[in-house]
Amino acid sequence: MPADTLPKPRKSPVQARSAATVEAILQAAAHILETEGLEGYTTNAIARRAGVSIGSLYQYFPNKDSITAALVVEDTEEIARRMEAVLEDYADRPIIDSIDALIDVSACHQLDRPVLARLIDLEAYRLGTEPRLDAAHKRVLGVIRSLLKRSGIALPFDLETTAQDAFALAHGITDFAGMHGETDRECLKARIRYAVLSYLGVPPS
Amino acid sequence: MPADTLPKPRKSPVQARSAATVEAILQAAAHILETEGLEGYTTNAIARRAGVSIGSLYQYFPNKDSITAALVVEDTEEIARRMEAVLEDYADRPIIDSIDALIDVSACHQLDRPVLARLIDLEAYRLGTEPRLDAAHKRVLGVIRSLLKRSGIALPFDLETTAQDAFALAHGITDFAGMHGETDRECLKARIRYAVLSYLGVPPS
DNA sequence: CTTAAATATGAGCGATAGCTCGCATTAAAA
DNA sequence: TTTTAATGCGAGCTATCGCTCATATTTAAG
Repeated sequence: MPADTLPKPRKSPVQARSAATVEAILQAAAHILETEGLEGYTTNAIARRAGVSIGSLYQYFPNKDSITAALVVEDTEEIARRMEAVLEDYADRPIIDSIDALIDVSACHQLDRPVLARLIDLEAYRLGTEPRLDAAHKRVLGVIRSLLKRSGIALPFDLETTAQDAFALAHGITDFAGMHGETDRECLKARIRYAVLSYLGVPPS
Repeated sequence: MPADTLPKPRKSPVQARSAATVEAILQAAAHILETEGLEGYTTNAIARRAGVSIGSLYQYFPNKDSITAALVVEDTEEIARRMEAVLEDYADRPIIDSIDALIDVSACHQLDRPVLARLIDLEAYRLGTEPRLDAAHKRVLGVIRSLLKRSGIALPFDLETTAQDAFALAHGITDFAGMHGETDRECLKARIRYAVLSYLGVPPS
């Protein structure tokens, strides 16, 4: 009865060069996933792209899924980090500025690499519940909840639901646009802004 | 220089039993995709589940992608059909009723089989431009455009953009909810309704 | 009934995936 | 310098994938 959780890495990098190897592998994995899709996303392809032997790859990742998991966690934690930074940096500025900044973080991340973002979302689901990933997701929604609470806006539903739906609707608009090749970020951000503010009952200025 | 398009089926079913075989294969494919994900989605698994030999499968589908393509097209065309039916059946009733009915069609479809719906979306993108699929997608957005035009509502952006974003934001909310195991359809539809009506500047009643 | 077309079968082929393992190389420790 | 640990390597194993093809069975046509 093997554990259902992801195995731990064989080794943790202790020297500088192995840390670089791990980083190269993750970057290569993202690149392959983005350009070749799930079909071309093979461990051999990742190792080749990273300029590393397949043996080295398996010294730091016990299996293929663990590479994907690392990718997903890194990505999500970066978003969480950036959103939390907005929450802090904009603490004493008008709420509307914070909302704009959050939209900027979210939309830019997703528009930068739309295909990758979508596949990462999918893999995150497939890999199931992983503590670090769950935590990062909670942080993202937590930022939105904090902002909504602080704003004093009269919410259409309970805090949790409103935060979720506001995030999801923005995500939906961005995803559709990104997957259809839209590149005009300012235009898109204006549309998301309009949708979010309408949803929150704040007259878009 | 082989064609970049999907190959045509080897044979078209002419007798009743072969039509049943094709149907069984498509149903099995949907079931495998839904329950096993892309990893378990193999032609042998599909054939086994369909109660059909692997040889029979390849008599009607030239390759694996053609099965997926058929699945995607069937699914999308069904949505388009249902939405067009709403447009027609509700022609002389208040706009708000049509909107509700469209939300019902879209949300129910996606909530019925959330995982399948998501994977079908993904595969639709991977399979690229396919005439029948593009047409079906255009029909879906066309329904929304017609409705918006007929409604006389003052739109926040141009017709095309507004239709797209309204669809995408509803889709985003449903997707998030569906992937997180929400099952209360009425609650969800109310939330989508609120988001869409807010977006359109119609005071939600 | 005979014949031909349509349909069904599944062992197995070639390709490739994930991954191992014995060994070479490099860097740090003694 | 010598020793030991860390890192890197890649041929190749096993499993499984998509798919073919020679053959058997069922149905419709004559």
